[in-house]
Amino acid sequence: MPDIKHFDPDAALDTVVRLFWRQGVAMTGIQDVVTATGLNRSSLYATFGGKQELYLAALRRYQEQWSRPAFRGLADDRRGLPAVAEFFDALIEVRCSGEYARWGCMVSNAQAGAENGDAEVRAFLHRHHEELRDALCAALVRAEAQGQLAAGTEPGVTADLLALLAYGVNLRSRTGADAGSLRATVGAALRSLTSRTAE
Amino acid sequence: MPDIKHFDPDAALDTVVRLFWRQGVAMTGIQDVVTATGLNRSSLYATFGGKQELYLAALRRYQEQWSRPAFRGLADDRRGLPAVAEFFDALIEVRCSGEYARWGCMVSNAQAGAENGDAEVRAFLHRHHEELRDALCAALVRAEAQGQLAAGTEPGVTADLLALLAYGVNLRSRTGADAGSLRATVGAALRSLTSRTAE
DNA sequence: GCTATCTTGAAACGGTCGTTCCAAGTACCA
DNA sequence: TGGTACTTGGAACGACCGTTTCAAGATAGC
Repeated sequence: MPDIKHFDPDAALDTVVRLFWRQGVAMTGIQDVVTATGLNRSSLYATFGGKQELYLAALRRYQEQWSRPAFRGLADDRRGLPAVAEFFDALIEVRCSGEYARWGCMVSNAQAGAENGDAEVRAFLHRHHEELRDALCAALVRAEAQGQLAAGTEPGVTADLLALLAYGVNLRSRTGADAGSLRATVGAALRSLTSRTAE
Repeated sequence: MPDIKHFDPDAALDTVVRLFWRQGVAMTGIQDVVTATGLNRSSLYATFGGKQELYLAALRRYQEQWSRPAFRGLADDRRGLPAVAEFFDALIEVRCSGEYARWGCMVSNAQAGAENGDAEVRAFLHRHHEELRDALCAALVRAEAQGQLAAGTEPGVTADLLALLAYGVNLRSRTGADAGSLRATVGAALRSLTSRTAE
């Protein structure tokens, strides 16, 4: 017998993701959320709970919508190093041009912010890092099997290295690093992993 | 004929650096500053100006006290790659243990936060990045001259690469990455730059 | 169409934000 | 020692924070 929602929670959450992504959680007030989504405080709190829960929901949505597809594409690609190169190309493209240019990565931003004080946020960040690392590792294992890696290049530790590199790209892109420079840097990194005989 | 300050502005600024470094500017209120430094609002505003100016002063102080010495040590070291390795070792040490463990880097944190909206902050971040890059480049040029680098490894682009890596270390350390894992990752990166014949 | 149950709008909550103001205090110079 | 330029303590400012509350509105089953 109840009334039903007069709005689409998913669309609202997408709007919230953009807010937190661009401005960070500390600089985004509930009033900003109310204004951007068009719905009022009652509906907000009834649907998502308080600000911290809303932020966590936004983080998870960001992961589902942005990280996970990229990770899956990387892990499922059978080409080895070219898959890694394509992953970074797409990353730099999103970070430096289009609607989300200079927004950085919402997850990387969360790592630097004080929002990582929350235990649930920290757990999320830990899981997210592992997923990135695992996807990179899967691609690197394939690269190794195809003889694309220089001798002594272990997929595991190299995946960690490339993950750190991705974080660096995310950070620098938010400050306005240009795509060309980032591409050159990532290209040099991948080349340094390459087996010379395979070139 | 005036009265003189009843406190040490330098010591107060050091305390403020710690606050902004650990909690970020958005999560740190003026009340926190007042409590931590022990001085009152009047003295604060008379000495440093408003919050944004205080934050900028803290950023510059952090750079002078932490970044610059490390950069100078790196750029002045004549050993080449060992200097780079030592730079990263010291970085990881500070980031993962002691008083500042899990605080990350105040400058890297600023890159991710919304505080980079301010034009002066952005200019500061740009300069800081160039100083890091230049110091790394100087060490890499020496490494190249001594035949420590693999063929085709350009000091310039490699400096960019290692700078991104340092940002990654800063970010991950704030979330609680352990020193051993970071050291292994950085070690692998440096090994991938090494000329095989020099080993 | 009545009622039960949820949603919605809007006002209001206490608290904290960054900042300002002013009276009282204090050290230097004449 | 008096005057003066500055510092200091502390109250107060309006604005905004995240959150709660509640009456009015809306829907589905009876």
